[in-house]
Amino acid sequence: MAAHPKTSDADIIAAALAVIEENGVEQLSMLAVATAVGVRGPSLYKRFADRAALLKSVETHLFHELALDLARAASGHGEDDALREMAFAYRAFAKRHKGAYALMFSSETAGEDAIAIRFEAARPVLDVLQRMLPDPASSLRAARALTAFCHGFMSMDIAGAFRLGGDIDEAFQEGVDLFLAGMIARSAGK
Amino acid sequence: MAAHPKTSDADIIAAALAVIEENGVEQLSMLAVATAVGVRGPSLYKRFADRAALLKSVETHLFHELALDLARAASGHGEDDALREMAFAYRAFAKRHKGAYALMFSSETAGEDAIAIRFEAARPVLDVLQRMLPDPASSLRAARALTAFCHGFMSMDIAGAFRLGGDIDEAFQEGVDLFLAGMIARSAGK
DNA sequence: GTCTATACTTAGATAGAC
DNA sequence: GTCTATCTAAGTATAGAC
Repeated sequence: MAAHPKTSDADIIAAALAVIEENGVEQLSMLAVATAVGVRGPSLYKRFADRAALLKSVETHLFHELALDLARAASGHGEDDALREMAFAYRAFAKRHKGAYALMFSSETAGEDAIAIRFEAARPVLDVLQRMLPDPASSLRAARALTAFCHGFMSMDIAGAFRLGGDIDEAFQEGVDLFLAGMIARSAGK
Repeated sequence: MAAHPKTSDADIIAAALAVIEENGVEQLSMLAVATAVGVRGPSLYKRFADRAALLKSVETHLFHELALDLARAASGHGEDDALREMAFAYRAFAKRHKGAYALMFSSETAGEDAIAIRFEAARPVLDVLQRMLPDPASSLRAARALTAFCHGFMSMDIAGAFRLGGDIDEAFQEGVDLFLAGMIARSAGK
């Protein structure tokens, strides 16, 4: 950042996120972001190599935010409650990012750091489950089940796939409770 | 279909599906579909009003196939096993349509018939759960939980989000079992 | 129903001045 | 670092002949 910085990487990422949130990922053009941030199109290429690089930065930003939300939600709670709180925090996060949420699971970005960033977000959940289930393999399986439910539910919720009436918040809560009840029942049975 | 039909609606839908399966939805162009089906680009517009109409037809086709798969998987099994079989059939369906699967939850299509087609696919699951849980509200919640898990798991699987090792098939099975164990535990506890 | 030809739009990306 | 100007490519969709 040498000469006359009219904007910053963080501003651009925030603007890109706002554009995605409003119009969806496929509507994200470099021009739209530039305009939103108060700069001409070509200027963005001094900071981000191309559209893909910008998208990747947005995705990383989102995973960091999620990791923070989850860690915060878990802290200060017992194991069961920590899982519940993280699930609700996840739901809140997805609702806050209706437009951009799909980007996080679109596999548009690969590479080593994509793995690391996902692991950072998954860590708080794994930590709690590893305290509940001593076997690392079974805690990993449980984490995958809970994560899959939360992601799937919010993905469907955002897509408007729940159209048969009923209370959606209650359905989410019930799903989390079913998962927890199943965990308790199965670890007792063994 | 009057003059010299070189192709058919069904052929075009199949070709479009193949293109999506190979390159993703965003890479689906009318030209690519036309070429794949052995026809020039503009000819498609005699059969499908525009790209959106074609995409919608592909989506409808997929939901029909899924509905059939699920109904077939459930038939001839007891309630628990029917749920298990449907979950595995769902997994197989998603694996068979790695590229196009995301389209079904992209909310690109709205409207009355989109609701109906989703309901048709959800019906076999709801049927079984309504036999297990007499209260319609709780069977709807249970269906949403199971569906969310299956969808979320496969969405993550296809996106390559499971990168911490371990057996993915076992993880899926474990998720279904957790769900069933939770259902039994909770209905016994009441 | 299919064709050729083409108009139109949009967006990614670069060159070179300041 | 930002600008103006511009190139390039791709893709949607239509017009009109056969």
